[in-house]
This record gives sequence, C-alpha cells and structure tokens, in this order.
Amino acid sequence: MKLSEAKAQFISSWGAFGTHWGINRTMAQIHALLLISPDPITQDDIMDQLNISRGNVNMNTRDLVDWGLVDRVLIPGERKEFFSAEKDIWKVATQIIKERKKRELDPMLKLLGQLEKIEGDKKDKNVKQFVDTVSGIRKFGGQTDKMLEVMIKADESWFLGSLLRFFK
Amino acid sequence: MKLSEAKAQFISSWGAFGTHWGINRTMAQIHALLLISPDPITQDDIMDQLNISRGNVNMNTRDLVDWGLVDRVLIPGERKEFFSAEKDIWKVATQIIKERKKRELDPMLKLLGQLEKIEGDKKDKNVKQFVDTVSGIRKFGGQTDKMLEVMIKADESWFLGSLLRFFK
DNA sequence: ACTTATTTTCAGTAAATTTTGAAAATTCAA
DNA sequence: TTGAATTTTCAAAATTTACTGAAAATAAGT
Repeated sequence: MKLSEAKAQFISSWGAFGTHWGINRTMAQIHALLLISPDPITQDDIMDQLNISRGNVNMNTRDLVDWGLVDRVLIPGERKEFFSAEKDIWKVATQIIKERKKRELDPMLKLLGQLEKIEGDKKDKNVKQFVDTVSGIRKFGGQTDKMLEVMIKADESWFLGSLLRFFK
Repeated sequence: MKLSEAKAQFISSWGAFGTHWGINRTMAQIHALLLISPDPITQDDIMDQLNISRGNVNMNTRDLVDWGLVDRVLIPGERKEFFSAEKDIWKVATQIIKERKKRELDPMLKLLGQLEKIEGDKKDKNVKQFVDTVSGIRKFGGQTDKMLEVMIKADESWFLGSLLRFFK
C-alpha cells in the first residue's frame, strides 16, 4: 500500500470512528489530517486535501482549537495562519477526557444530585426505583469522575505518573 | 420537586447525554424510562409515556436488546410482551464497554495494523509522521483494549473483582 | 381454519445536522 | 488610509439521520 492510499484510508476511517463518538465526521477528518502532517498546514491545504469549503474548515478548526487538540501557529514571514495538532496520543486522550468531563459528566452529576432530592413516599415503589436508579448512576459517575481526575493529574504526580505511564 | 417532574427531567437529560455518545436520543430515553420503571412495561406504555410511534419503539427496543441492556420479559397470562432494563449500573457500563469495544475499537485496531505496513522511504518525513502517528494510536488503543478486557473480566476473577468493585 | 391481538417492517416524510459560498469583517503592508 | 490578502460569519441548500403510520407478518385463542 502506498502512502497516499493509506492516508486516505486513515482519514476516512478516523472520520467514521468519530461519528460514533458524537464528533462530526469533518472535524475528525481534519484532526486526522493534522495528526499525520509533519508540518503545520493552512486552511487552503485542508480545503484541497479534504475537498471541503472554506467556511467548513474555518468552523471545524476553530472547534478543534477550542477542544485544545490543535494550535494556531504563526510562521514568520507568512501572512496565512497555520494549524498544527498535538501528536502525543496520551496527551490527546487526556485532553479529550478532560473536556468531556467538564462539558458532560460534571453537569450530569450536578443534575442527578438535584433529582435525588424529590419529595414523595419512599414506600411507593415508583419513587423507590427512581431514587435508587438516580443515586446508583450518581455514585457510579462520581467514582468515574474521581478516576478521571487521577488520570488527568497523573502527569503532575510522580507515583501516579509512573503507574499510568505503564499504559502509554 | 415531584416525581413526575423529576422523571421527565431525567428522561430528557439522559436522552441529551446519549446524543453526545453516538446513541440516538430516543433510544437513550427509552432506556432511561426502563431504568426508573420498577416493573416491566409494554410497547404501548413506552409509546404513551414518550409520545412516540409504535415503529420507533419497536426499532429502538430491539436495539437495546441487541446491546444487551434490555430484556424481553414474558408475563404469564399476558398476551403482550414486556421490557425490563438491567438496573445494576456497573453491569450496564460493562455491557456498553464490551459492545463498543467489539463494534468499534477492535475493527479500528485491525485497520491501523494494516496501515502501519505501508511501503515508502522511512526518511521521508511524511512517511515517518504517518507511521509514527498510526503506530502511536495503535499502541495506545492496544493498551486501552487490554485495560477494558481486565474490567470486563473483573466479575469473573476474585482478586480483580474486589479491586474494581472498590469503584462500584 | 378463522379471528383477533400483537409485533415487525419499511417506504415515505420530517427533523436535525452539516456544508456551502458569498458577503462582511479583520489584518497587515505600503 | 487604502487596498489586497485572509479569516469569519451565517442564511440557505444539501445531506444525513430519525420517525411515522399503515400494511404485512406473526402469534395466540376458540
């Protein structure tokens, strides 16, 4: 298999993979393209390589930057701005986990905490099942939350760092 | 807050939560409804409570059964079939992880293994970056895979079981 | 075998999401 | 400043995904 063919396959399947994870196809494809580009590239490069419009590139690169997965890079002497992706997959994963935790898990846990405090007869099996389910999810989510905190902070702690780096 | 209000909020936000994880809103809502229902319920119950069509309920309950999250239950003397969700959140999470690993991670790792074997000059920085990226992802994915295997098998092993049950 | 209850299927429709492209805004050099 | 290069915005169009509802299939009782 040649590089060009492999590239196309990688970009395409990374895009499909992304759609199973709530990420839109194009954003994932742009990310894939940046991951395999040794040097920073421009909006026009992305437009050409993926055959998508300028507006689309602009919106999705912005989102990637917001997610902390891509940096805008200024190259001296160049008028255009360039984009470059973080290449260390461990850092990429950590960053994604951190963001999703903040955007999704934390708000969900907050809501569940409120729902647990409903008024009602605890002997009513409907009330009981509701409270049990909500508190079960909340406890599980709370543990997950703690686990993720540990992972995110791992790089800052020698012991945990070396433990988790085992998985690198 | 009253039970009915809390129920509505739970179902609605569980549905929204699902969409961030590649699960369609309705499937997540049906799952939420089943999680807080103390007894098995019928297609018609789901149609009424969520205001959706019979066909929609049928398709999504089938998917939930395929995912191993919901069981069809036969109640003696009743003509209709009933649905009931697994209530243990640990089991729910394990089941979801197991399925997603099988459906998404395993095929992705297989593909990456193939892409790594491209022909080309290893001194070309494009080739080098491609191989580095792909093998980085593959190694990371491989470790994740092993970790998930451990979690999934945890219930079958006393030692790992008690270790992981700490997170329950 | 026939009737009725129930479930399943799926073509057509509706809704949600993504993409485009051209206009507006911004940046920068002269 | 002016104007060319570049980036950003966003309404409209295209695409993808989800839902409906009625017909077909299946299952169960008599």
